Amino acid sequence: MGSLKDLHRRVLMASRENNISSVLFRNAVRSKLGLNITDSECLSFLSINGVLTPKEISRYTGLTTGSTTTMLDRLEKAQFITRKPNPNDRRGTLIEINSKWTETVAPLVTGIQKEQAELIESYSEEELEVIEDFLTRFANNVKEQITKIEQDTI
Amino acid sequence: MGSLKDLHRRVLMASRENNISSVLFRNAVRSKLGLNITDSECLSFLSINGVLTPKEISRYTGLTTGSTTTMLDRLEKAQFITRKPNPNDRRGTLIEINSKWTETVAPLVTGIQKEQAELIESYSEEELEVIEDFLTRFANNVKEQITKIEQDTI
DNA sequence: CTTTATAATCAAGATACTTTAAAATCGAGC
DNA sequence: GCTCGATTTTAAAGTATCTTGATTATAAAG
Repeated sequence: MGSLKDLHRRVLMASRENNISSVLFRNAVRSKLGLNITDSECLSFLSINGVLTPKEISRYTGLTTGSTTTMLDRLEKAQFITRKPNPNDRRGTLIEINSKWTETVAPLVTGIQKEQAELIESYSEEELEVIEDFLTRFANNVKEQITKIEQDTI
Repeated sequence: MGSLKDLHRRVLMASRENNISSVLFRNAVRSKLGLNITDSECLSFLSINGVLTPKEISRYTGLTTGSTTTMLDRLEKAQFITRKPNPNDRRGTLIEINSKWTETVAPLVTGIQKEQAELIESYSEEELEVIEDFLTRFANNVKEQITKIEQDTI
């Protein structure tokens, strides 16, 4: 019951629950706004990163580059994003998120932003260092595994 | 730079990076297996929960109940899932994941499972309690906000 | 300079999704 | 125990989105 193995299991479960709840949250927002799944996934990815290349977006959304172009056409037409030339690569484009998106989701996300800020403030500096260390390492492990999967000809 | 505010920001960023990397990981797996996005999202959700109702699946995937039925038809035909009658509600169905799925993804996920186990083992019991507490509260906050968004007539 | 690889786009065809409506069952109130 | 509104699942038709494959432009490598 209260064994160390059990604690290990609970940490893993809690991490998975976090991922699940983040998916459910994005769907709840999406549903309210009446957007389709991939469009809203793209926008929430952009809202975290600000600027991305179409290539990075297609990797995140899981779309082919062709579908990504079509999707970006839709989002550009709806004025949620702007295409800018990529100064580092004249083949490429940079996708910028517009303030229209921030304004659109604001009423749906201010609540959670406040809650998260309060939760974080309730921990000591030492605890937060541990938490940040864990989260960062966890994410880095996942990223390493991604490159392995993508490179390996499994 | 090393201020408390900055630490707060880093924790939040690390949490977001975790969500992003989990999406990228599922896409990398999906890509290797040649599955479509929603089918694989459904399967990975099921692989965590084991048994779910179609309603719960439609909520997670963001699909309408109609699309969910069609998707479950595909997955049943491919023998990844089994439909069973719901003993608690004779209107309903329960969706069970089959071992075929576990066997299919095994070569792609054993690596990360090992890495994650090792990472968790590298922390002390006290640290893990803090981490689990944070992850659980974080996920619960998100879930509360989801019900608010779904209920509110925003 | 030539070759090979990468980025983004476009068009045609295939696939998956939404909408709408119907059937089956459940739960509440009488 | 029955009736009625609500919930879950399914089905069919129409629409939207995705994939494939070809094209253009640029970058990187030999």
